[in-house]
Amino acid sequence: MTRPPGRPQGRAGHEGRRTAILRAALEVFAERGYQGATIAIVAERVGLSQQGVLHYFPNKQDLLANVLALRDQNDLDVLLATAQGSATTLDFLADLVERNAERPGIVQSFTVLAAESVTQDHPARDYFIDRYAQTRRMLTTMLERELGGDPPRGVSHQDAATLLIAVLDGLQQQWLLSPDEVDMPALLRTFLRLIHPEADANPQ
Amino acid sequence: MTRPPGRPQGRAGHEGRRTAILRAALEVFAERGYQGATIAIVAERVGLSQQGVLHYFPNKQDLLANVLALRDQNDLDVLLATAQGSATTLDFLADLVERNAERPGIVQSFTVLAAESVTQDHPARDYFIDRYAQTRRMLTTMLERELGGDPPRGVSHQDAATLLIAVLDGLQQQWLLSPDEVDMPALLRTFLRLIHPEADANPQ
DNA sequence: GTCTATAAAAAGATAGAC
DNA sequence: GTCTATCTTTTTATAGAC
Repeated sequence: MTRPPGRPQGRAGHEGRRTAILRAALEVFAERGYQGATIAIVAERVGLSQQGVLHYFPNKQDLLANVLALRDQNDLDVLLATAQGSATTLDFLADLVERNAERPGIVQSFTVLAAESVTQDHPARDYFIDRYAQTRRMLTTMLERELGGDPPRGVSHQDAATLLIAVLDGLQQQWLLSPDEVDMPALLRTFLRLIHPEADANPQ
Repeated sequence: MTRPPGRPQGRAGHEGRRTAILRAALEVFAERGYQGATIAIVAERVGLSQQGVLHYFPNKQDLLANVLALRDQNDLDVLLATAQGSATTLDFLADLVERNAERPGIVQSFTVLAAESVTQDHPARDYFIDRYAQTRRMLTTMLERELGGDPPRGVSHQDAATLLIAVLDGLQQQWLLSPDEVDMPALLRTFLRLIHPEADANPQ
């Protein structure tokens, strides 16, 4: 029962708790948005009182900020794992959406928080502005490297990147409301064929 | 001061007030979302007390329902007015986005409420499910009539419609956060060229 | 039709015991 | 580290005066 020197049990327990709280918070934000979420509901999910949660995160905004940071961390992991098995950038995107179609909670948290962030004084506004700008830059670079000098169908790489993100977001919105009517992965592949017909992303 | 029989002054005033309240409510929902909006803020905008508003709409949900109904009414007006001057369906869409780029408030109300509607028990959930389904059907029909039997670039008319709506929504999200970086009308035209290269929507 | 007063509930946050 | 108790504010909604 004595704590090993290099990694004190208290710390590990502390960090574990924090992560558990953040995971629960992401879930609750997905279900109810940031405004609709309450600290008490998050607390209940992890078996704590409201004040138990406030011990780890001083207030609701701080909780959201840390949820978004964790999301970035997870996204990076998923991105790298997915990129491993994908031959091309377009394949990678198709795989990513395939994966997302199995994680409605994650998708919903993103969709709801991103849209909410455009409202007045929303605490995640700057986060999403930066995140979209960064994603546009990253995808632009990936498309440039992949598709070489000539833009696909006369569409600049940057415009293709912006449109790609728009399609991803927009399909998620429709899919969340009508999962049976909107085949998100198939529709993304259709769009990918539009911007680059030759290198078809192989379905499954 | 006696009321004319056919159209009592009280009625007219009553309806005018209602409309003024609904317009203010749409504004507030755009700025803060449904959850973040309060009846008191809406009341302030129209120079009434909170209870003044509740005299016209019994509760917050009813207010939202009527805002959405008004939106449908306005949309129909704008749609018809825009369709007048547009030669083709794709032209019409380009014009519509051009118009929307001048009305950030309207766009924001739609984006925020639509995303919020995917959350648990949201009062506008069914409205948006129906609305998206209806819009998909309408656009599909328009594309079929317009582009004839052969689907554009091998993409079915229905898939093209779904993707079109996705692009519209997704571009709005990015444009609302970074209006200077995202040229929404130009990007929509680029997408329209992708699905139908021959009939280019003329810029401006 | 509009207001004041007020009830009733919800939610964020602090203080302090254990 | 976690809880109970409590404060404070906000917000929806009702009751009733004018």
